[in-house]
Amino acid sequence: MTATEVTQTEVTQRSAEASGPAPVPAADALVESIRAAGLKVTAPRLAVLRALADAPHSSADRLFTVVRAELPGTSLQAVYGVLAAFTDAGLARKIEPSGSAALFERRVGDNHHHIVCTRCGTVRDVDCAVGEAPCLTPDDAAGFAVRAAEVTYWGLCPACQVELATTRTGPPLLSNKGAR
Amino acid sequence: MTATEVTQTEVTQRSAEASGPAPVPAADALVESIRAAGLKVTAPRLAVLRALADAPHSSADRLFTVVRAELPGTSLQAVYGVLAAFTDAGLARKIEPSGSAALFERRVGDNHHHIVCTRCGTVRDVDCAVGEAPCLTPDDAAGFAVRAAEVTYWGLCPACQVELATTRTGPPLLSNKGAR
DNA sequence: CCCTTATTTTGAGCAATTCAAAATAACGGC
DNA sequence: GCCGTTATTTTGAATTGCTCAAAATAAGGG
Repeated sequence: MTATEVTQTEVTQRSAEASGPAPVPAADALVESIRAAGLKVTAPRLAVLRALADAPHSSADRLFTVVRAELPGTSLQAVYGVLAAFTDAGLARKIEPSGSAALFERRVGDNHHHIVCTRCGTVRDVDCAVGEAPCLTPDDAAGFAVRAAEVTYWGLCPACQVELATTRTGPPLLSNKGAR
Repeated sequence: MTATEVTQTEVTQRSAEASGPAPVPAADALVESIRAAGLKVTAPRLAVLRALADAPHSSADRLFTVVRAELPGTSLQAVYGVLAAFTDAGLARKIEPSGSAALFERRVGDNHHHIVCTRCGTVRDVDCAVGEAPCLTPDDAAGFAVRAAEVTYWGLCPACQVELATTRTGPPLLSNKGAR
């Protein structure tokens, strides 16, 4: 077997043989972050983390598809398990926009928000609008001890704006977001 | 049959016989609001609307339970249907806090937000923190045309703060909301 | 009072996620 | 470098929350 292959049992050794141009970008860094989180380094975890690095805001199902291409034996439940371990360990964050499956991202530890395209479902990060944590402090919290605030913006992504302006091709793909 | 009974077929007549102390508070007002929304007035709709008036932030299932007590023949699907009609007609609003079933409320037409207790799940209304629509305007929307913003606060309700301070009775009932 | 059309009932069906037991692999120590 | 302990993954199934569709029924205008 060549140096570019990674089997289930030797995945943890890769960091020891780092030499020449890395076949997989930053593999060691990914391994390290998993280990740093106090988790065992496994092939499925590495694959999920890499997929998440490539495509933030992915659903469990999407990650499953990507991971499968590289690691055919992986089960969907494994992906769910990995994601649960990651979110527990603070390696990943789970977001749950209304009306769609949960999405995951590696960007953790800062308080950023998301904007979701009501037509195609695309998600982008949005830094907290008003400085530090503005929307985090409601005037009247009714006696609640506020721990976190979550903001979701809904709108049209640039691409969908163009498409809608151009073609008269029916209504939004995602509806039910007509909030004012 | 007495004047306090409401059958499926004569529910629409009640507004005509309003006299003396109303057995059901504001029944006529509820009927009127349904009709004003362009919907036919039916017993299930009236019951759901009343239940929603009594207990805002109720799930479909909870409403179903309440409605059933008064209208035993009602099906869960009917409740879903009523709620869909209400939200479409602008009579009700649907909110979907991460990790729980959708909740409904009658308060529509203003942009208010919600605070959810991470321990017991209680929901309270929160007026928009910064005046008109502050959190609604992200600095950088990445080219998106923002149509709406949704804010959810997470924290501990007064009761749960007390309980946690008093008894050392284990961890939160709802977890996974450890966002910072 | 009847007719048309909206609503509800009845009965399935589905997607996303979770649960549980058995098999397997990671990794610290010997 | 091999072993045992413990975490992880596989395998298989169940659950929750919600939607779909056809047939039965009721609201409200004429």
